[in-house]
Amino acid sequence: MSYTYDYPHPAVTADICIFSIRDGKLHVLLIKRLVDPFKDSWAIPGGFIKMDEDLIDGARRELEEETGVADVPLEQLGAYGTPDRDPRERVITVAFMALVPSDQMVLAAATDAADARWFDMDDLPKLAFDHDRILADARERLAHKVTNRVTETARAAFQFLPEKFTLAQAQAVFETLKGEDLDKRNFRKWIAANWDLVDLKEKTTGGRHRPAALYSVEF
Amino acid sequence: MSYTYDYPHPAVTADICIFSIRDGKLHVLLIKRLVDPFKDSWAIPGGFIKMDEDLIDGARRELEEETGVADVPLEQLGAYGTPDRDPRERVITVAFMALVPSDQMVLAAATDAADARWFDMDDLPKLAFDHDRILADARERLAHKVTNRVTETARAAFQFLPEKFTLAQAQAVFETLKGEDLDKRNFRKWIAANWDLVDLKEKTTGGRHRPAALYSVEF
DNA sequence: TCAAAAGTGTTCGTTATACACCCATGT
DNA sequence: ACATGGGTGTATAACGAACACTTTTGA
Repeated sequence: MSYTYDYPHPAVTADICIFSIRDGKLHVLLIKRLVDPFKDSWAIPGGFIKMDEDLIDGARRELEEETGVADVPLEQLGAYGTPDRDPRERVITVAFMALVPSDQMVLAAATDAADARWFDMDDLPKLAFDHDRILADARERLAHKVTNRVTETARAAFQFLPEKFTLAQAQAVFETLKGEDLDKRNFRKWIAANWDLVDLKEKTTGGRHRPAALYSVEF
Repeated sequence: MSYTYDYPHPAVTADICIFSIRDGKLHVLLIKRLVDPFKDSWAIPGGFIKMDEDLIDGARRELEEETGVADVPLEQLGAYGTPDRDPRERVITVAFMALVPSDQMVLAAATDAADARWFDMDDLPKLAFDHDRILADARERLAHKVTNRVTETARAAFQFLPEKFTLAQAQAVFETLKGEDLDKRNFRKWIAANWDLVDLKEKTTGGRHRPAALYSVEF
């Protein structure tokens, strides 16, 4: 089967930057490419948009096919279309991003990719195509969104915390997402002012030091 | 000549929202479509990306071909790709926007469009495709960009002012761009704090009322 | 003298940022 | 006792928003 047009058409892909916190550090989900070009290179997951699906649906589908990750709230980052960004043919990609918890997430043994793994953002491999640029843009956007307003993205930050958490744990999560250290007192004022924290009147136990108060959050 | 692929490809277009102020009101540049679908409908200018040009270059080219408008600093708005947004075939569009002065601008008698005209944003015709949505998104973004930071877009606002202008004139421009009235004193504080105004020590003459001080701006 | 636009300061609330010491616990 | 992380308050600066009266000119 082949498809013929009167004018040349570019291919259109969706690429997805999936961020998570693992081991206290910001990670991104990458796949190992199964085919050329950049076969065996690492890349952000993505693939060709089908003709009857919306961009965001294509992104979701590709993400699930390549990594097993489903049900994530994607946000569009923008379109990238430098003419030679793909050596095969003209490929324009629409980039999306999301922030998801990764702990109980099962990375599919990759039907459409040779491998799928979480990478520390501070220890990235060389990436295929212009995915380093896309990822850098996504990283920047993430840092802005996490604290600047109480958005979906910011809410996702709490998914990295257990049901009952200490304020120090919460601060560590936000520091990781923003990529910078925060002042303890200012952070506590901020989180109390912007989120509905419930003081559980419980303390941590088993720590080596002073027990910390436990909180939960309501949205 | 025809082009054949192993799997279906969407077409990719660039569409451009060009804003200007005319007669004190926010206008947008629209073209009358020459061909079906939506032949004779008004639409935001745009067209198919060529295979060897970057998205933004394609946007610039289409804009010039359809309206004669050149040399505008475009900013990407995002990609729109609902499957049935174009009845012919699958078309994904990347939207751009810009704010430009329109007074001495010559609208080409449209090589690629039946007509090109400025429309008052408060008196728009029915638009082709999903251009009403794209335009609404662009309008919203414009309002935010104009005052929130001292960006390229904000700087463009001064192009709607003569070399020597009064603060009332400047306020009118920013009110038009934001789409809301501003407080006179607050506006004067803001413009003085954020822009390098030069007090020309001149006054308007010939007005029916109290003369106003004239300023120029330096960037 | 009147109509019309020009011009001018202060207050308040919110937000971001900087900064230092005592407390409770386990070892 | 000490090491370690938990916990707390104040001061300042910047910003945005609200708000009313006097001045200057032409008609």
